[in-house]
Amino acid sequence: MENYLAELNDAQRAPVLHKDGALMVIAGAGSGKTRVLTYRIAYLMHKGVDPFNILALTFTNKAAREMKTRIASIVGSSEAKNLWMGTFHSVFAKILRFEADKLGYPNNFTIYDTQDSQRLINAIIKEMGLDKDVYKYKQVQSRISSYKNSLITVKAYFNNPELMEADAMAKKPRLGEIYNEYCERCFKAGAMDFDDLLLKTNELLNRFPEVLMKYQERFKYILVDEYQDTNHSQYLIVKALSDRYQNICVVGDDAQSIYAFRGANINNILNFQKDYDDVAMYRLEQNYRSTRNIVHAANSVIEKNKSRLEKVVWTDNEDGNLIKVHRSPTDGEEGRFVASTIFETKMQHQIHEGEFAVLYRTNSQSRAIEDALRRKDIPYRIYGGLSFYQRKEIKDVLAYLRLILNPKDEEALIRVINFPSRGIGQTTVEKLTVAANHYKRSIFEVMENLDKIDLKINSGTKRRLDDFITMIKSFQATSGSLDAFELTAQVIKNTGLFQLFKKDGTPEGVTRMENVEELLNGIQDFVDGQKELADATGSISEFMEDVALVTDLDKDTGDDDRVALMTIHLAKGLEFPYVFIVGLEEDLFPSAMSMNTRSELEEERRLFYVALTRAEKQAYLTYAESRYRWGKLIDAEPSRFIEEIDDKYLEYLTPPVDGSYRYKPLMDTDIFEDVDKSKLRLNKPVASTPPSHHKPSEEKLRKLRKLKPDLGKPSSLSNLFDSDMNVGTIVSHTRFGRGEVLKIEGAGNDKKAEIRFEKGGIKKLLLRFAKLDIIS
DNA sequence: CAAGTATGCTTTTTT
DNA sequence: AGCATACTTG
Repeated sequence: MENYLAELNDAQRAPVLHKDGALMVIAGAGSGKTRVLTYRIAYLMHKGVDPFNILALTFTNKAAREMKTRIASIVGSSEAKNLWMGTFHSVFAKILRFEADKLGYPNNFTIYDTQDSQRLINAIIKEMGLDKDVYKYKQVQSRISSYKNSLITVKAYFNNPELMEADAMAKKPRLGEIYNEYCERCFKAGAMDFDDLLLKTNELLNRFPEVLMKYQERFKYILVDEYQDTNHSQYLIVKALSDRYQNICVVGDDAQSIYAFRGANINNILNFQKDYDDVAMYRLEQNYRSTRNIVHAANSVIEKNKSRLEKVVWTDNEDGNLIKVHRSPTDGEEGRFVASTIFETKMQHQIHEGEFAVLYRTNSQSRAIEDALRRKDIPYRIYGGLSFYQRKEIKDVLAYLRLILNPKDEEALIRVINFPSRGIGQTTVEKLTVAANHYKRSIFEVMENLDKIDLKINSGTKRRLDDFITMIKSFQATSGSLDAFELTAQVIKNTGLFQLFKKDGTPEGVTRMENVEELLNGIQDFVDGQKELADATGSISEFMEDVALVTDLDKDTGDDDRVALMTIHLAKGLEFPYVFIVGLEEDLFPSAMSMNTRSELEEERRLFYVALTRAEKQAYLTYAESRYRWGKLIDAEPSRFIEEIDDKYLEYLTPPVDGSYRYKPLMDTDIFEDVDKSKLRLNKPVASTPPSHHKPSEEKLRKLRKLKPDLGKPSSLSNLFDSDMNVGTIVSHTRFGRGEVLKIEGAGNDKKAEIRFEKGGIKKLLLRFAKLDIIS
C-alpha cells in the first residue's frame, strides 16, 4: 500500500487521500488523472470501503477494465471484481435491466442504436405523410436526442410553448407528434435508445424513492471521470445518487471538453462547487506525458480560448523535438507522407507500429491514410467509423437474434423479414404495420393472428409469413438449450444467410462472410468466458445484453502493435509517442459547421488541444492544398490552428506558399517527390529550443493563472448559452434577424432571454435551443 | 415481388 | 466516390 502511494506526486496524492465528501480534481492533459482515480479507489478499499459500495463512471469500458486490472493488482482481484465500473450507458443499462418492470419494460429490452432510431423515425415521418425534405429524419433524430438529454420528455415538450414555437418556427410544427409517436413505438417494441438509458434511469430514480434510496445506499462512493463531458441527464443521475452521502469525486479538464454537440454541459464542471457542500478542489498541473515543446505549444493554443478555468499545465520533461509541420499537394500525398515518415522513423529508431497514431477530424479522412499505409505494408487499425457491429451483415445476423429474444423488436423484424428475400415485400410489410398500429400490437403479434384479422394479403404471402413465424418460434424454442454460439450458428444456417453469403463470390461478399465468421468467433470467445463464471451460462441473452454498447475501442484484439487511426474524439484519454494530426485545413479542422459562433470555434480549438496533447515525443501537423470531398477535388487553406501555435515550437518541413508570409522560404521540394523530402527532413538542423524552465514557483503559478481571462466567473463554453450575452447585447437570429436582449432569466439549461427582434417583435427564447449569434 | 437502373445526398464529432 | 433510396421494368 505504501508502494502505490509513493508512485504519486504530492498534487496527485492529496485527492487520493482526501477524506469523505465532495471533491473535484481539475486535471490538465497528461497529469495522471486516471492514476489518481485508480489509486483513490484502491485507497478507499484499503481503508475498508466495500467495493460493492463504489461506483466509477468512465469514458470507455476499456478504460474501466484497465483501471480494474490495476486496482486488482493493488488490492487483490477477488475484491476488485465487485467494483461497479463502466460507462454511464453500460452501468445504467445494467440497472435498468434489473428494474425494467417498474417502468413497464421487459427485462430483456432491446437497445436501439442510432441507426435503429433513425430508421424508425424515418418510417414514422413517412406514415404521417410528412415532407421528407422538411422533416429530415437525421435532423429529427438529433433533435429528439437533445430533448432527451435535457430531460425534456414528450409531456414536458407539450407543456413548453417556447419549444413548440421554436420547432414551428423551424417549419416543423409536428415535431412533437413525431417525438410522441417515436417514444410510443419504442415502448411498444420493448426498446430503449441510447438516450433512454439515461432518461429512463432518471425516471426510475425520480418516480421510485425506494429505488433511489436503494442505489444511494449501494453507491456510497461515486467517482466520475471526464466530468466535463457529462450531459444534463448524466449530471442529474450523479446528483441524485450522490445526494445522500455526498461522497462524490469528479475528475475533469475544462480544456478538454469536446462533446457539447451531444449535449455535454461544461457548466456541470464549472458549477460543481455550487452543487455540493464543502467541495475540495484539487489541481493537477504537472504533465508527465509530453515533451516541453508539445506542452508549451498546446498551452499557446488553448490560451486563445476566452472561457477557461484557471490552470497552468507545465512539465519537467525534456524539450524534445519541435513540432513538425508538413504541407502536401493533395490528401493522397498527405497519406504518403504519413506512411513514409512512419516507415523511416520506425527503421531509424527501431520502434513499433503501435507507437504511432494518426488523428483526424472526420472519419472519412481515414481512407487516404489507409491506402498509403497499406501500400507500404504498414499494419494499422482503424477505430470507430463503421464499427464492426454496425456493418450490415453483422446487424442482420444480430437482428435475428434480437427478434428471437424480443419478438416485439420491430426494427429487427423489419430488417430480417425479407432478408434473405423470401417473397415478403414492401406492400405486405406496410399492411402489417398499419394493422399493428391500429390494434396497438406488435407486427409479430399481428402475424401470429393473421387468420383473425382481415388483411388483404393473398394466401401465398400468408403462407410465407406463417413459415417465417414458425422459423423464429422454433429458434425461440431451442434457444433455451443452446448456448449463444450454437444458436447463432443455427440461425445463420437455417435462415439461409449462410448460403447467401457463401454464394456471393465478389470481394465484398468474401469480406462479409469473413465478418460473419469473426462474429461467430467472438461469440464463441464470449461463451467460453461466460461459462467460467459461476452465475452465467453463455446464453444468447447474456451476449445480446450489451452488444449495442460495445465500441471498437472496447474490443481487445490482442494485437495492438499497429498504427492507430482514429478521430480526435476517440483519442481522448489515450497517448502515443508519435502523433500525426492530419487534415489541418480551414473548413475541415476547424470544421465548416463549427465556425459560426465563438463557442463552437472554441470547442474545435479544445479538440485541437486534445489532439496535440496525445503526443508524448513527437507531433506532426499536416495539411493538404487540395482534398477530395464528395468525389471532387476541393482547394484548401491551412488551418488557423497551425498559426495559433507559437512559431518557436514549430519546424516547417515544406517550403512556403505565396501569400503565407510566415513560412520561411525554402526551395520547392514537390518536384523531388518522396525520396528527397525525407533527406531534406533529415538534414534540416533542429531549430534552437525555446528557453527551458522548470516548475514555476507557487507564486508564479498564481500569477499565471490570474492572467487568464474570465477568471472567477465560470461561464458556459457552449454555444447553447453563450457567456457573452447580457442585457443590451445585440444578437442575430437566422429567422428573426437582428435583435436586442431585453432580459435574461433562469440559469443553466433553463436560461432564457427576452429579445426584441427587428423582424418578429419580442420573443422569449430558451438559449439552449435558440441559434443566436452575438453581434456586439 | 424482385432485380436493375437512376438519382441524390452525404461529412463533423459518439454512447 | 460511395451508399441508400426511388423509380422502372420484367
